[in-house]
Amino acid sequence: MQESEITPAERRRLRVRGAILDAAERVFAEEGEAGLSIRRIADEIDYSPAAIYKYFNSKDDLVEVLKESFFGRLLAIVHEIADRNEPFLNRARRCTAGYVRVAIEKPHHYVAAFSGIASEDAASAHHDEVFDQTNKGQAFGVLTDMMIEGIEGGHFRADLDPVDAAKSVWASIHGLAMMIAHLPGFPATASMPAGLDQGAFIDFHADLVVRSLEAGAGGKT
Amino acid sequence: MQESEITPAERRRLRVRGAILDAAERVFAEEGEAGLSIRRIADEIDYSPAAIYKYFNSKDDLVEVLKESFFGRLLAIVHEIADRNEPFLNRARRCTAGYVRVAIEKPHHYVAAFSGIASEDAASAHHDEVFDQTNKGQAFGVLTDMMIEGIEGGHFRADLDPVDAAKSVWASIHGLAMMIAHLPGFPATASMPAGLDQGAFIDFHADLVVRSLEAGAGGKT
DNA sequence: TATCCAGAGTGAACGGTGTTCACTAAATGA
DNA sequence: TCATTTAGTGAACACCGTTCACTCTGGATA
Repeated sequence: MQESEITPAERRRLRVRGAILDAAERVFAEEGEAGLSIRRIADEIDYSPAAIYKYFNSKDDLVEVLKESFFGRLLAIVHEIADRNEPFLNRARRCTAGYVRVAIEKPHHYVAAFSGIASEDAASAHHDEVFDQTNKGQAFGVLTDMMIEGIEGGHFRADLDPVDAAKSVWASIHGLAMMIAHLPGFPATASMPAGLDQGAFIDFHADLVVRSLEAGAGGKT
Repeated sequence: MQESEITPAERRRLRVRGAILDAAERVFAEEGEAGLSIRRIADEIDYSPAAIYKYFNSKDDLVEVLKESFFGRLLAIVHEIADRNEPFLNRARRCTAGYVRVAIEKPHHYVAAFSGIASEDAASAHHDEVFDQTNKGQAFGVLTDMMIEGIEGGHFRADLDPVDAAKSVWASIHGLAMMIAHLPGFPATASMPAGLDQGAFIDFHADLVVRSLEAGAGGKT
């Protein structure tokens, strides 16, 4: 075992693997999972389709890498916003709005990251504590921490359970992200009454979501 | 032209068409669009694959019928709840919760109904006023009417735009529905901290969504 | 009744997909 | 130098949606 841990062969292998992922990323971003085929990737990097199976066990595995790396970027940005030095409620609003903005930068990625019904249940054959390592788990952790901060700081209702609140907030912003991912112009669809433009609407939605947690609002009947 | 408007031939045709849709519906509900193939349907009803093209122009057309009829049921139920004789805020909460409950009865249908990026833009080549005829359009109309009622009745903030509010509410409940459709046990995923069970969580989320619109809540900064 | 025809239904094919497998050829380690 | 690994290949398999030339039959018409 020498000074350098990495052999030329490994370096070559990594380069090819990278080329595969680059090509896949490019196609996926533009045409989504439907437009991405093994043969198409093979064409783009001048390899045979079978070659790709020396680097990935299946197309699903390959796509999984794309999804995870996208979710990693999403997480990093939300995390960065969450740590900024700002009044709490501003931070909360910026976080939720930021999540949506980053999510819809790559609609195909975002949609795919949540696709595959019951895939989470399948993945959670290896249970519990791995979740904290996964990107979705970390994103959820950031959100929960923010809920706790809000409740302890008196900004949010004291009777809220932070975990349930975090899940609800996530659902709400996930909904807007999905809506825009599927209907690219939302909320300004040609076939729906006009209103705020997309940017303003994202802020409006974020404001409502945060507002729903604030102390002093109405409540059951 | 005789008493009965419908000939035996037409009746036969309708019966076969129905059999195709039944078989498709059965497979689709269990395995989703991925598990549904023309050949599979043909097998189930003992016809050749080519026969199906005498009844539908494409697989997409066929699936479109399944999606639209599901969305029709969803709309009918939400409409029914919206018209009940109950205090406004209760109705509002029941509507939002009901939407989610019906949506997740057939997760594959619900997910598919929103799938196909930019399909709405493509469909809106025939513009504007057709939207009111479409099921999604009507669902949105119900929601907007409810916003107007809430604002005029003094239950919701007076400065809300009903159309924007309706879109935001829709996004929030759509998000929960999608979340559950993709992660069937949500919010009780094995890999997320436990909390309310699914039924209670849906009500909790509905309450928060409605609460975000109510007069008296916090607000910017 | 004999004839014709629209149309239901078919089998085979086309071009596409993910994936596998026996194979070559080149690089690596002894 | 020889043996072993391993990157890469081409052909094939089993599926997919879709099309097309074809047969056959039910019902209307001459």
